[in-house]
Amino acid sequence: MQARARERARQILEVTARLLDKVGLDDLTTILIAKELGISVGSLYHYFPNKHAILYALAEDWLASMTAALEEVSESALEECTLDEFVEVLLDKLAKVYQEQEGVLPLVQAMWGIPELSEIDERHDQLVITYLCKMFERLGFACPPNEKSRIARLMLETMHTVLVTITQQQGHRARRTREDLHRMLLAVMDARRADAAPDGLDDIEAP
Amino acid sequence: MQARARERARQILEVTARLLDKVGLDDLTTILIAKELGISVGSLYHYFPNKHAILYALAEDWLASMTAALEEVSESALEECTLDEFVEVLLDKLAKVYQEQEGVLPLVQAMWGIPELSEIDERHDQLVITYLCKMFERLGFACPPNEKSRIARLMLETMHTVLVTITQQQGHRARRTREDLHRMLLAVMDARRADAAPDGLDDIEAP
DNA sequence: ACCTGAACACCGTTCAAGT
DNA sequence: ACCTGAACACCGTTCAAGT
Repeated sequence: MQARARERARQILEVTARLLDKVGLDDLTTILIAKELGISVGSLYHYFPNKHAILYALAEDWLASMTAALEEVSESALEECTLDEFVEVLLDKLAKVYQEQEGVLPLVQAMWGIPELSEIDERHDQLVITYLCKMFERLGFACPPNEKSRIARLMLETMHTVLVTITQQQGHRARRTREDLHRMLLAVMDARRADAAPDGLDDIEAP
Repeated sequence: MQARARERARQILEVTARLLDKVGLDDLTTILIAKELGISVGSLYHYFPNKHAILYALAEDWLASMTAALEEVSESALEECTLDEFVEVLLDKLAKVYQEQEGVLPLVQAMWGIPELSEIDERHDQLVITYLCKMFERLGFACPPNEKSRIARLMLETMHTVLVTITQQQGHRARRTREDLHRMLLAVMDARRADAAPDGLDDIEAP
């Protein structure tokens, strides 16, 4: 049955996520995954064409939940929103996604290390950047499109790094780091609302 | 001769750095390194005990040049320095290190992915944090030690992420992203000089 | 249809034998 | 002292044979 097959695929992803968290990317072998599930290696390849495909599927899930969080943010009334409130909502939604993902660290590591995965990572980044740019517009940003996307990427990468850091901190420390992240993002965004930058086209410069 | 041996070791590191930049971490094999140098695999193991040791040595070089840059920063007259000037000098020195390192990206990836390397990475982070904390003091920061080191780590990680981004950007884009990084760091530091935070001990809370 | 596990290719590492 | 390359262990992947 198709239903059984999908159930097995789900089990494989679940076990892989757990093992990833437990043993790390380097020691995650197909044999280990199969053994943990009580099936043979060959059987594993019945559901996924190769090891990377399993990690690929995990990464897709993770990126999808990130997109969902952004979708939620963009549903709030940004037009009548201070930058401060915007950052608050944004960090709230994204922090939850990072907090809930099992083994974020090795997964992120896999996304950087394996070419197939960095490909979807890059595609996903583009998606997030597009989302953020649209929101910037609704927030009344006064800067050219390529500047908006540059800032979006900068914010994306900063949020990523610091949110990963936060998942490794506790209590007060975590809370303060989050406040600092808030400050950093605000500093970048504030600069772009103040300057109605008159330099829209000088990006054409370099190939 | 010892001199010959050291020369060979240097050659191996040089070739590995170039190959790392060219083919990436995944496709970097010991056979490839040996072939590129015109020696046999066995000979390679005469100079380094294993593949990780080669990457380890590369990482050490890179981290050493980072430390050297920080040493230079701490030689300037921080006591009579605005935060703005401090950030300017700091980013100037560090940006050069990132710009000059061949294959920063795969090297960083290796440092995250390989346990031995993440160990020196962590040791190095601690060193940088210590440096930064000392400088914070000279800059007149008013917050408890554990807060200083938390902020140092935050800054370290933010600088790392954004400086890597900058090495992949060009001209105006790179310059603007650097200005934004400047703003972000300033925002975090400013907050700590203003508040003479009265909450020094509440980190004891969680295990 | 789903599963098995021996077999193959490939890579890191070793070591007996060479100069 | 330094080098060689066949040999070994291990892991990802395949496939002929089973239920």
